[in-house]
Amino acid sequence: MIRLLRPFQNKSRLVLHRCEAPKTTATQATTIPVPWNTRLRELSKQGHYQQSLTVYRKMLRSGAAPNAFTFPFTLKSCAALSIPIIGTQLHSHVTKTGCLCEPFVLTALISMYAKCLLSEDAYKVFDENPLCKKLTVCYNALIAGYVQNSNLLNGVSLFREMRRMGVSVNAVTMVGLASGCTNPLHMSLGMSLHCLSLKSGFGNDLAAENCLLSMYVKCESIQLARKLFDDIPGKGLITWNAMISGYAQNGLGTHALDLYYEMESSGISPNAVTFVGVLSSCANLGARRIGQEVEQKISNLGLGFNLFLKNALINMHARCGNLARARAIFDEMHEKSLVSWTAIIGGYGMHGLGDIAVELFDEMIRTGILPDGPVFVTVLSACSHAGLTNKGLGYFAAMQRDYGVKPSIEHYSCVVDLLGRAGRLEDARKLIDSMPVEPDGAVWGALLGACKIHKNVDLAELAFHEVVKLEPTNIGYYVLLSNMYTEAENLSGVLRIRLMMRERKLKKDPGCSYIEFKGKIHLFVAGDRSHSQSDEIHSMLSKLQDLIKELDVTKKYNDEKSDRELSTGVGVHSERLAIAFALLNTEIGVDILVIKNLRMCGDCHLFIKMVSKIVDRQFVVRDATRFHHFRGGACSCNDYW
DNA sequence: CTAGGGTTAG
Repeated sequence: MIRLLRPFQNKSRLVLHRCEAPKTTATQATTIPVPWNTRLRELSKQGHYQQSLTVYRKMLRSGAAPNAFTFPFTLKSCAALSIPIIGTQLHSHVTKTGCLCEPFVLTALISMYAKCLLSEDAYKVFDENPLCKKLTVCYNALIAGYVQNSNLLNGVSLFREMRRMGVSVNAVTMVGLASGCTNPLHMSLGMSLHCLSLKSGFGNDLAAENCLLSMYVKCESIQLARKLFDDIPGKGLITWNAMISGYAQNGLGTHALDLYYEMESSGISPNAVTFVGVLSSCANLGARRIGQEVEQKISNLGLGFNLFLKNALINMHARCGNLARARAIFDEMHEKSLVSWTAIIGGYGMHGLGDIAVELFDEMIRTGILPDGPVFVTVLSACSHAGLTNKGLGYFAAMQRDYGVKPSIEHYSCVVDLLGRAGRLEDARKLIDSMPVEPDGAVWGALLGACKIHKNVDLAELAFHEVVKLEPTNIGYYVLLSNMYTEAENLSGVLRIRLMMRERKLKKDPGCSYIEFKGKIHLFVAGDRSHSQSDEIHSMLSKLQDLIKELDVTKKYNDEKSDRELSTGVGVHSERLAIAFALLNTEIGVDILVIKNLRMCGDCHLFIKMVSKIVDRQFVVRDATRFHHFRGGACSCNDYW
């Protein structure tokens, strides 16, 4: 035994950091490892990985010999901390102690290499130990390893091999593969795994069910996810969380909130993960009060320290118009991640406060945080909204040169937007021509949007031609060009677009507006009469209409058109219905109104401005791109008038 | 060996 432990004890001193002076004597060198293993298991369970490695060092120094019950825990720590250097050392300790014939040690080794992104080494362990090829757990570890290193193909071929060799497949095998189905292209594989799991009776395994549920979510097949969710008899916390965040990630905020309330009434207590999904939905919906209630609840439950939750709260407050609260949370954080910075920078960008967004970005760099792709998207968009064209171009040039972040298609579309809004349409077009990647719909769409602002019909036609090739069913582009033709009084153009839309069977995706009241989202589409207070809303609107006529001395507001819409009830703008609803129901204060799929038009802007003056009330409106503030008597936003 | 989480333009 003594002979066994000496050789690697010395080696370990070289790499396993600093060692305290050994307290043990030679006679203690034969100490049995049991108490050490118990301690290591405890630490591993509690997630104290760093400590468990320290204990392992102490164990070696004390002279206790590690055995097959030691290595799974230490290897797991290396995997969790991603320290391949110590992992490799442990591998040699395993070999020297003759533990390579233990299934648990082999799986831990394979998994350690995989989690350290060394799938080659993981495969070597598997390949060099004939025992592995007989064991389900080893196949599982290697399959999961490949999948985690985004090599789904290798995972699948190993899966085929194990079936060919007659190695039995279990629920863990299935989970390993299903967790790699991360986009719609993987859907058919995911569904055949679902079939396999039904046939093999893994249906009773909650982890397998949850994994399949999140597979459907990631494949953007939210209906199938819901169907599976409904069919799971013993839903656990993770099941609920997977479904709630599934709705949140797919932009179905109302569904997420409904399910959250259902979860609460069914007696399951939410945890931090639940609230992350709920807050993300509140952010997308602009559901300010629900968000505030959730924030209160988080602090009551003592979850306020969670970094994920703080970032979600920053995002929620910023997107619900409460930038001050978002900033306060951000400033109070003692540990800020790149995501925290991205959320707050995006918040300022959205509110048109590009100067502050840029200041924050520079401060982030000074703090020593390395920027990534998403934060550049955010800061470029902030520059674009605030008209900081040159600042934005500076960042675009610096991102690869100074930070090694390769511009992706999203960055190009931001810069096209940046140049386009500044009126530099030719530069934007040249940038598209010089892009190293094929432009996508968003890039041409950004150019098209810029053409609309600067009324350049010729270039718009070119951009439209390109964008429609790439996204033939995206209705927004047809509407955009059609509106440009209307503005330019080009009737034949309008008819041509309408014909195209009819031929392609595209129905107008109705924009909608909604407002949160008493914890519920009240949604309106144009001409909507389905709301229970519809009559009151319409009489409120005609009262407002009359008042506006008196106030609007310059006759900028098209009251004829609005009168016609009001009298027929056809086509009354959704935001007007929402505003009238707000006046009927909510107490005096700031209301946040969200407009989806639409950008606020001039008429709409003027209407809300007038109403906010008439009733001397603040409104915060968030449309497809940004915030608009209406502060009662004085309107701060002069974008249109 | 296995299941759920924050940020990303138009």
